[in-house]
Amino acid sequence: MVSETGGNQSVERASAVLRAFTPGRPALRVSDVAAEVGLGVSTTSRLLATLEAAELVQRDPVSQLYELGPAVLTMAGIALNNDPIYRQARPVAQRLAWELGLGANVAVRRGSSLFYLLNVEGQLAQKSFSLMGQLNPLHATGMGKSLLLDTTAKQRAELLGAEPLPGFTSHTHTTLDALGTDLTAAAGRGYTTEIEELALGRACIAAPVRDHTGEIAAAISLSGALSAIALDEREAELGALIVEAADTVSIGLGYLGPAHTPSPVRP
Amino acid sequence: MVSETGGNQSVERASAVLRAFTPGRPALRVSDVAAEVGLGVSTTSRLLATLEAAELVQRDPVSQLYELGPAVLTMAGIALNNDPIYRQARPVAQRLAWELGLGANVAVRRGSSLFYLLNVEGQLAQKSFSLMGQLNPLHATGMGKSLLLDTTAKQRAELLGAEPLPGFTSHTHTTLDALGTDLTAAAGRGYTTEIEELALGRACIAAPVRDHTGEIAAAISLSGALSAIALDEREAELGALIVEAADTVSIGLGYLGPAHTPSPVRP
DNA sequence: CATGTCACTTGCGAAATATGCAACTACTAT
DNA sequence: ATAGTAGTTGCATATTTCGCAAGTGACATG
Repeated sequence: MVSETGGNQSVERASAVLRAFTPGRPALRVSDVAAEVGLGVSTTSRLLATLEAAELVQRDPVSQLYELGPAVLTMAGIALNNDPIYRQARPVAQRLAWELGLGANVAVRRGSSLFYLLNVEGQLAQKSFSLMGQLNPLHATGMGKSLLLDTTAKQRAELLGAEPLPGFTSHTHTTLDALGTDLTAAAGRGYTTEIEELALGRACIAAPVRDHTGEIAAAISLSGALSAIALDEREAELGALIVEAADTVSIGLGYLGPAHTPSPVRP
Repeated sequence: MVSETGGNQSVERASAVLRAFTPGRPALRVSDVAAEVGLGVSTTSRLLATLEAAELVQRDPVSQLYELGPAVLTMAGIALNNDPIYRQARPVAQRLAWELGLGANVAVRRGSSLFYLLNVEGQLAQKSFSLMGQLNPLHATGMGKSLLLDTTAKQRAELLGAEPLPGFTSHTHTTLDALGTDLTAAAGRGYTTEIEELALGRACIAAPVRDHTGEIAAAISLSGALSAIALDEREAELGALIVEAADTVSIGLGYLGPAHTPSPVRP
C-alpha cells in the first residue's frame, strides 16, 4: 500500500480501527473490525490490544465486544473546553433550552457538512442521546442554512455538489435556486428555519454566530417537534430570541458588529 | 525499549502524543509534545502529521499549535450514546438542572477516581465548560462518596491508599474513619453530601445509581455555590429529589429493587 | 460428557517500516 | 539584513511489524 510521505502506517491503521466504531455499530468483535478496516485478524487483535492499554477502546466485560473507551471522553472534554465557540455557546444554549423547553444546538461547518458541538434538551424535546460530533447536511437544516448565509451562489454550488441535492422529505430544497431564495429571505431576518426538511414532524430555527473577523463561525438553533416549537405561531418571537442568543455568543467571540466588517456580496 | 508482547510501539507512541494534550495545556507545539512524551522532534512531527490526517488532532490556523481534533468529539459522541448509564441519566440530569437551577452531574468510578460522564448547569450554577472525562477524588466529593456507599472499610482502605487522604480544604475527610462515619450516616438516608470538602464555597448532594445486578454503577448529583444550593435549609428536600432521580436512572438500567439483591455487609 | 466449531491470541522468521541524523525551509526578532 | 528558532524531509540502517500457522478457550451440539 502506497502511503503519504511521512505518515506512520501503524498509526493510520489504528485510526482506521477507531473509525470502525460508528453510531450504528458501536460495539464490535475483533473480526468485525478486521473486516471493516481490511486488515488481518491477528494485526487487528494486536492493534486493539494496544488501543485498549491506552484506554481508547475497552472490552465489554460481559459481551467481550470492543467499544470506544474512556480516554476518548477525556480527550473530547479537553477539545471542547479548548474551543472558544463551545465555551461561549454552552451557557447560552443551556439557558435557551430550559427557558423555552426546546432543544438547543450549536454546530460549526466542517467541509460540506454541519458538525454538532453541543445539544441540550428542554422539557418539550427530551432526547436521551448526544449529537456531539455528528454530521448533518448543510442544505436541509436550519443551522446549516445559517452557516451558508454569507456564501455566494457559486460557493454553494461548489460546496453542495451536483443537483439535485439529497432530499430527505418532500420539503427539502433539492435545487440550489430554491435554497438561494430561502437564504435571501433569511438574510434579511437574520435567522433561518427548517420545517420538516430533514425529518418529518421536526422543525428548527437558527441564527449564525460570528467571530472577531466578522465571519460566520458557528450556528445556534432551537429545535423540537413541530407542535412543540409551533413556528407558524411563534416564528417572530423565537426568531428574535435565537438572533439575540447568537449575538451574545458572537460578542463573546469578539465580534465587533456589522459596521466593522465589509458586508458580504450576496447576488 | 522493552514493550509488552503484542503491543504496537507506534500506536503506543501515538497514544502518548494524544495524552500530551491536557486540560491545562490543550494546545502544544511539536517540540512541546516531543519533550512531553520523550521522543525525537522528527518522530513527533511525523506522528502528529499522521494524527492530523485522521483528524484526531488539528492545527490552529493562526497559532500553528496542535490541538485535539474533531474526530475526538465524534468518537466521544459514539461512546456516550453507547453507554446505557449516559442514555438513562442524561434526560434526568437535564431536568434536575433546569427545575432547580443547580448543576447536575453524572459520574462513574474508574479505578480509585470519580470519572465524569456528564454535567449540565441551571441558572444559578452557570459554567462555561464541560467536566466530561475529568477525574476527581472519591473521598472528597458527594458523588465519590455515593460510589463508595457499598464498600467495606477494608475495600476503602485498598482503594483510597494511605492516610492521610489528600486534603483540599479544612473540611475534607482525611482519615478513613471519618469517611466511614460519614458514609454510615449517609447509607441510612440514601444520599451523600459534600460541603466545601473539595473546594471552598461549593457544595453538592448525590445519590448512587444501581444497575440490574444491584451494584452501584454510577452516581448523580446536584451541585452549586454554597448559597445557591443552601444545604443547611434544603437538605431534606434536595435529598429526596436526588434519591428519586437516582432511582429513576436505576430503574432505567434494569434495577429490580433492594428486595432482589442481598443487602451488602457494612461493618 | 465428549467433540466439533468458532473467535481470538501468540510464537516466529521474513521483510517492510519507522527512526534519527543532518540538511533544508520557513518565520521571527533584533 | 541577519541570526536564531521551530519544524519538515531525504536517506540508510536496523528495529518493528506482519502474516502464517499453531495454540487456547469458550460455547454449542451430538
